[in-house]
Amino acid sequence: MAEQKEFLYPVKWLSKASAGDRVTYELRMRIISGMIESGTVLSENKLAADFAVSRSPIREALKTLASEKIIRLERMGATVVGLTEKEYAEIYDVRILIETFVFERLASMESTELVMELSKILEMMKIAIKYQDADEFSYQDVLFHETIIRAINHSYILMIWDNLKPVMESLILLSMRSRFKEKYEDFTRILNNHQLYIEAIETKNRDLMVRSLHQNFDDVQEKVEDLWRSQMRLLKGVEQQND
Amino acid sequence: MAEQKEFLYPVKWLSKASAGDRVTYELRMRIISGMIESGTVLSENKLAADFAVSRSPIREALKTLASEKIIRLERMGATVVGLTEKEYAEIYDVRILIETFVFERLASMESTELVMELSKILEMMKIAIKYQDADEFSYQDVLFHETIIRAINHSYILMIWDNLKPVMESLILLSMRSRFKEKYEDFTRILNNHQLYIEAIETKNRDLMVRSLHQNFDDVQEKVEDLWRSQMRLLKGVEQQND
DNA sequence: ATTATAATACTTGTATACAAGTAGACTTGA
DNA sequence: TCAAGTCTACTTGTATACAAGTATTATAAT
Repeated sequence: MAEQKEFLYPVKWLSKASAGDRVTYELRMRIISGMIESGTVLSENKLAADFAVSRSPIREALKTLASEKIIRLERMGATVVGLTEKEYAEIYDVRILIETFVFERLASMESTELVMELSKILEMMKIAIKYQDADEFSYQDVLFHETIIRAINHSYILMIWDNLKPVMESLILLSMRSRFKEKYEDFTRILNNHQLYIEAIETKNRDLMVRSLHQNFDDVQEKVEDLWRSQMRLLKGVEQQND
Repeated sequence: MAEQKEFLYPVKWLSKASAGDRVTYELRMRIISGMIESGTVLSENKLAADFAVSRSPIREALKTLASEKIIRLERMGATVVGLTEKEYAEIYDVRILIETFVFERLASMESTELVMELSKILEMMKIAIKYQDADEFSYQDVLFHETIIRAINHSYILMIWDNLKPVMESLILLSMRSRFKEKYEDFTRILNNHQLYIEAIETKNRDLMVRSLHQNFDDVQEKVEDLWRSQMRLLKGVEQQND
């Protein structure tokens, strides 16, 4: 019934992915972008038909998305929860929470190697900007934060990140794409924030850490507002996926 | 091959559960109790045979346990990670992290209803002790903390809890069972800690909150050491599940 | 004996089939 | 008109089949 549009999630990132993963990533993007409206009830069979796969990969995807709290698995159908401003704020809370924790740990650790790696990623981000590659920029941005989190080698903090990451990634992707078109000047500021981040880790200056952390997150907050606007735009222009 | 032993997870808690859930809960208990050794490679087919179900519920279970970080899904077989002292400490970290956050939120909220509910649970815990029902006591203990966390109505903090809870529950179950046999006097102290917890929430006294929080967690820490000892005991006495 | 090749016994991911259960529409009887 | 029942079209969870891929072992050639 619903005609298959081009994918929202970068297809080249899914080259080696299973059908289950492909559905997971794409479905998540469609939900977070607002292309699939909040409140929609998803049917396994219908999704299987839409994505031209069997129910097995669909079920896998739904379970994953439910654990990320963007859908709710009910006795009959999966209801799309989506992200309202409340959820944006909550994601922000959790990011602050875990990155603060990570920073505390980093303060008492050798971090030369990490700083090196982060600098490399920052260079990559600059190149991505130069070539106006929003997706690549997003990838490096997410990688930047993941690299910091992984550095403390804490499997249960990583567990939290693993659950938050996909949603974050989708948000950042959508936000960066629209910013590349409309607010290109933002990127100098984003780069500065990340540079500050690195310096904070390098000097183990806790004050700078906290400051750069919040500065970065305030920026994220802005991203989120952007996204919200572009979602609204999308919602008006895009034909519904479900009926 | 491996003969099916009695279940470690309370069977009556699984009365309405699917085969997939049953496998998930039981497998988790066997891993956390040390009955399935760390490093063991689990085979979907073998597990399916052992639990007398098909691969579908087994895959579901393995995915869940992987997201909880107690197994690692690799290209060939799932490797049991289990919980070393490092992981115990990490779980402790995350509990402190989220419960501190929750407490901060609670301080600026109406909490009469919550206090009521917690008091009820505490009464239940007392009854469970009176009738020496370790499983029931564990259930109420977990419920106590979950009730506090749910009170702030924060879906991404709840997401963290959802991921941590099953492991916590297993740990508490195992710990309480051994304590009922060996360290019965502990329970007065546990009850006192919980009472303090409630008072902290009731009076919105942040100092008391922090104190009772840590006191409670220090107790958990002790539980964990207990568990460690009983695991070691188990490991010696119990025939391996895999070969 | 050692290396290359082939056979085997696994593995994962996906499709498909089916049983059991549930919601909503459609009678039917009062 | 409404209550009770029945039918139909869904739903979920599980079993099973199969293709494609990957380790491991066996076999053959040097």
